[in-house]
Amino acid sequence: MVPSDTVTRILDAAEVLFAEHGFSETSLRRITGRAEVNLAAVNYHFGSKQALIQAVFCRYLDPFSADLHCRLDRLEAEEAGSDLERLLDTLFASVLEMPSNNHDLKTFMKLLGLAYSQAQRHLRDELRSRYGTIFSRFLKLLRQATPELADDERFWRLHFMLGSVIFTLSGLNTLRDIAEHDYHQRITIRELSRRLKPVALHALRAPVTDADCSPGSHVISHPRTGTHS
Amino acid sequence: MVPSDTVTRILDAAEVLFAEHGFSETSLRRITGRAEVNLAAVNYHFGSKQALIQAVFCRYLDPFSADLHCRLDRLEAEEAGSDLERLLDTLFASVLEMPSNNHDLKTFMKLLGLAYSQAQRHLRDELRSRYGTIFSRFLKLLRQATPELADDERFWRLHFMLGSVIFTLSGLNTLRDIAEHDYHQRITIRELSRRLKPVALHALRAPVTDADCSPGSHVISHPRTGTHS
Amino acid sequence: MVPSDTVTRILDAAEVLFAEHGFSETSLRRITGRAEVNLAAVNYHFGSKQALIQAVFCRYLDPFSADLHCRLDRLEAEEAGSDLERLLDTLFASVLEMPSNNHDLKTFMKLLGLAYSQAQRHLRDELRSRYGTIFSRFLKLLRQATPELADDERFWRLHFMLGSVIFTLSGLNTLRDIAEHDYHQRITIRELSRRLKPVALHALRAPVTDADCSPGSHVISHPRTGTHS
Amino acid sequence: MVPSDTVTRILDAAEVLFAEHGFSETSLRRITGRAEVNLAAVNYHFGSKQALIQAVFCRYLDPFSADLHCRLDRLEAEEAGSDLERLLDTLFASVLEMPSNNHDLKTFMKLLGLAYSQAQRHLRDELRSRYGTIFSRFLKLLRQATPELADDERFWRLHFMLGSVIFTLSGLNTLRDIAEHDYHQRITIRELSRRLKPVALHALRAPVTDADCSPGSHVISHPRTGTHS
DNA sequence: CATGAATGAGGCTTCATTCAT
DNA sequence: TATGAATGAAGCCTCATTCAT
Repeated sequence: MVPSDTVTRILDAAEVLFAEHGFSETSLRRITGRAEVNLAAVNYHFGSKQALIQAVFCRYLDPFSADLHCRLDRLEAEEAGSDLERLLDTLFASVLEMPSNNHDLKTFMKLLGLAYSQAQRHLRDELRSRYGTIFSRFLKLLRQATPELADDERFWRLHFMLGSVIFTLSGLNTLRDIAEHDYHQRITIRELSRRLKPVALHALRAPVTDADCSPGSHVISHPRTGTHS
Repeated sequence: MVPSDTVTRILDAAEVLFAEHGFSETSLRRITGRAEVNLAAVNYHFGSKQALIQAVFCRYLDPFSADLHCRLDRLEAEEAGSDLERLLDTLFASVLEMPSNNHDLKTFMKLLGLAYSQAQRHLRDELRSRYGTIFSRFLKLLRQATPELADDERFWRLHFMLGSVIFTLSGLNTLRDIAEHDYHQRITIRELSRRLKPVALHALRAPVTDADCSPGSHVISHPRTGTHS
Repeated sequence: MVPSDTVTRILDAAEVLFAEHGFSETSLRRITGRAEVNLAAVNYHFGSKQALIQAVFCRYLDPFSADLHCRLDRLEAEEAGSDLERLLDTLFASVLEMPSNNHDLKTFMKLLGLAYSQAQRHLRDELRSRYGTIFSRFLKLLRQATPELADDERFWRLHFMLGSVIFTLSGLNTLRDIAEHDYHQRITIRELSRRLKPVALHALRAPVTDADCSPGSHVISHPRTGTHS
Repeated sequence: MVPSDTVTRILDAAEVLFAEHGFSETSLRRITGRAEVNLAAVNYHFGSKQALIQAVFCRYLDPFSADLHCRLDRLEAEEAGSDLERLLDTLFASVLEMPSNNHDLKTFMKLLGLAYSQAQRHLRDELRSRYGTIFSRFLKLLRQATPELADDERFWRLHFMLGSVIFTLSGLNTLRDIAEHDYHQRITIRELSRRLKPVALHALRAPVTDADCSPGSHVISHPRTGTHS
């Protein structure tokens, strides 16, 4: 049951190389070379390259999914599931404090970005079927926390937010370089999540514009913000 | 000066196939096959696959860049450059009403998503050097429109927003399918932009949290958190 | 350690085809076709075409180098190292009686000619670094055998001689045809080496002209020359 | 009749590039690029790449052939045709003092080396048929100058000598680098020909060994040398 | 007379995968 | 269980050449 050393070495190498160069751009040769295992080992242990890709994700997401379930259990036990801010905090905490801390969060976020943008339908399908449960659970709590939003509006806003996270974190290296160059400031993922939280919070709470949004409708204020400051 | 028929056919085919399958996953053979031109034509007209990729982007972004410049000129002529909502409206309008409407916006957004997530450093470098001017101009106006934000904070928020746009639009097909299935509602890009606007507006205007906000922090008050620490 | 059958077949085919058509003019397709192995086998076993070229040379020169070392050992044991004629005899014998007599000397000489004339810098560098030792050893003995020559003079004469050998042997087919046609005489390599020896011997021992010897110079006396000066 | 500028430019570029990289390794694209003429110009003016190669040789060898004929005329007029040293001097002078001195001798010697070693049968055939006359004439004079040699022996010795010249000059850059590194001496072609002459002279005059030349037959001296020292 | 466009053939290399050992 | 050898497919690119203009 314990994954052999070979399997682990392959997964470690693949994780880094996939994140760095993309799936198609990373050959099995390179992976096995870095892992210092036989070229045929990937097909032997995983069956195919696609299966390896999925295994890389599962190794990360399985514990994450379990961890997030735990935290949501606790949140519900405290009957705080409908507090939007606590819900977001819980999510952020689970992402940031993943137990498998020998793995790089940035690396995995890059992989997640690739999974969405690259033509890896097989991967998205797998992820959806395997982690649909936890996603649905989170979405349900989010609905309780934002009862003022129509379901479809919430759906889109959640994905806006998801886009912010994945895009920013998956391109972190590039963006960090720019930021460092322009603002002389090296940012960590923790700091980034600190910056992201209020943005996500207010984005989700923004009032809905019921009609078109042609210029002139800029009377929108954001009442709830006042309570925080 | 006028691009030959062959050149146009190649660009058209490449645009669609790249968006659909990614850059590495799309072979020149397939592109030239779809374009019904000779395999060597790509190398003849563009020099390499990388140059073709860049050309696909430039064909779209050059007119866009020009159009946005025009609109920003008008905006400044009206002395409305520092109105955040008008500024966003201008950007949205430029994106949505691109003259070359024979090109699919969704397709291009997918390409943009790929450009950021895939390992195409050459492409990002090219885009940055070629469209840095218009980006800087927009950023300068955005600074006037959001004077309360520190430069670095604005930088990151802009990219949060960018992530929302690119992620949502580049995965539009998938997301639209889900939304249609769950909420029985077929969304258009126009509607999506209507939904996005208030979110972007409030995201940019969200108050800055001055200290760290890791779980347990006190800035944002949520009483029960105390029990965790 | 033992070269697989596939490796040997590739080397055999490459040796002949390279000698016959040159390096650039011989495609891997043709080599693998003649060797009746898979096209990818060359890259699998050798890594690249260049590496294959070098391997062809090494397969021949490694045993040759070892053999010549042996013979020079024996020569020095007999304290005959400084006898020019014995030294040349030793070299000739080593070249002519190479153990791997399943390989064609003529073929290899052609390859050697190509190595020098074609633009294969990588090959020359490799040969120099790999066989510099045996070359230096021979040169050292040659210095003892021709103490009357300045080092640089000896260097050039050695290469004159080398040119004679390589040029003649590498073009042997053509020249032999002409000779056969004109002088009705089919020559073997052994006979050729018999003809070459006195020429090499006297070329090396030729007196040095101390000044320039542009037309009309007087250093080398041959009666009729006097009528010119 | 006067070759157009385009033709000259192509020949100039081809001459240098062929010498530097070989025939197969030099593409028409590169030639026309360097010559700054249209890619199709080569096929337009010369018909094919092979024809261009031949044209490069003819542009050099035609005047050389004419010049050598002249010099041999004068030599015969002086009834000095059978003087070996004067014959060699004449040849050397013709080679060294070619009228078309805007062309590099070294460059051309490299080309000649390539012509012999590379698989350019078409070229060798062309050269033989076009310059066979002057070669025969020289050979006839050489026979008069070395009456003691059997025809076949002379034939081979002439080619030994030719090998020395072509090999040394065609690989001049490489050899010069070595010589410069080892003996701190930068040699010119003129100096090289000074070194070559006595070697050629004595090589041609070396006594014939009538039988085998196994070790032990080293009683051979070279009587004429004695008269020099 | 000269050229830009286009082409079919073929170049070397790399890929993921399979299989006998 | 694990691997070295081998393979068919396909990758991108460059070639010399042709042809309509």
